[in-house]
Amino acid sequence: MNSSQDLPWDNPRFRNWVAVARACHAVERAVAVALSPLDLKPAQLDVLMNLYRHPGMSQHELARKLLVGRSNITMLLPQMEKRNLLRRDSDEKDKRVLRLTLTDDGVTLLMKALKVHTALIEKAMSQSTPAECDMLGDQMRRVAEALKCDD
Amino acid sequence: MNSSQDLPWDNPRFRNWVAVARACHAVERAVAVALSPLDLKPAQLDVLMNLYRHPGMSQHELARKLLVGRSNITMLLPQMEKRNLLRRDSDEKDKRVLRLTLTDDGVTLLMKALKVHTALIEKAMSQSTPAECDMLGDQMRRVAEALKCDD
DNA sequence: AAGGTTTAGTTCAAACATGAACATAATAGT
DNA sequence: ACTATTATGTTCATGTTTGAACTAAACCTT
Repeated sequence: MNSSQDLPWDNPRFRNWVAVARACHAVERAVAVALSPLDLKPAQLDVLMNLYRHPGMSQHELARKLLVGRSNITMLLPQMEKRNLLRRDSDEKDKRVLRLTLTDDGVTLLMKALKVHTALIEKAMSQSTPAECDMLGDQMRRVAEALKCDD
Repeated sequence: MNSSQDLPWDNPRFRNWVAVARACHAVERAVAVALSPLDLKPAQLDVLMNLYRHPGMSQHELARKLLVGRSNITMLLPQMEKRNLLRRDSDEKDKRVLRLTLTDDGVTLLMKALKVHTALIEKAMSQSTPAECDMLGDQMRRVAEALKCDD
């Protein structure tokens, strides 16, 4: 079944996926470096971005959006709250949930971070035409679907 | 410069890159789950794959290939050596370096893991035509280049 | 040959992510 | 109304990753 002529390295899909994984890793690295002058970790930027777009989220909703465990959020938010980047207000109707919103400082920092981050993505993707870029996005969304649904 | 109409979410390159990152994350997750019955972590599979293709590598070369720190390798290999997956023989000509080679057990486990891993990649990429898939790989290699060279 | 410099690998402490067990609040079933 | 179940968030123990300091070997440079 997996004879010596049938190794994954000769498989186009495999080879091309390796390129995806490598590029992704490289970008993540570069983002982390570019963000460090702002004293912001990639995970924290993800939090800011999601809260900007969805103010009033609960921690649980945020965790699911970010594809991380709830405990991760619990560890992450208090530092950001202390830096006055966001507020955690307990919900009146359901005293279990904490409603998350960005402060003005949080929005300001987010905007600075987005400039850096976007510039990096622009540089990384500058070699592709808009059409190629859209095809790329479509393919990747299909990949995510293919793994999410059936399992 | 970053007016409210100019947010990254309206930027095609940005939106499409988010899809890449998400898909990558999803695949990594799925690989980790699929590999767990073999008691193998993704990082360990990367080691096996690289040593299979480049027998006799040093730890430093391996670390650079995997884009991780040298200390990471130091922490990783002794367990794998104890499981008899690989050997670390000190080089005769340069007593600083350890030459790494897979054992037969290592090759056997690698083959099993590759079957699992390849099946997953096949599933993830099954929605793309070979031509799309090759374009994808080309774009991603260009991305990696764009970030590697200038900085 | 003696000195400093570079390189390979290790050690260690700190940061980070993860999952299980827990506490508390809400909800459903009877 | 009362119990059982579910859901949110926290705590804690574990494993991973990382970078800086360190040792030892090899390489220059004169």
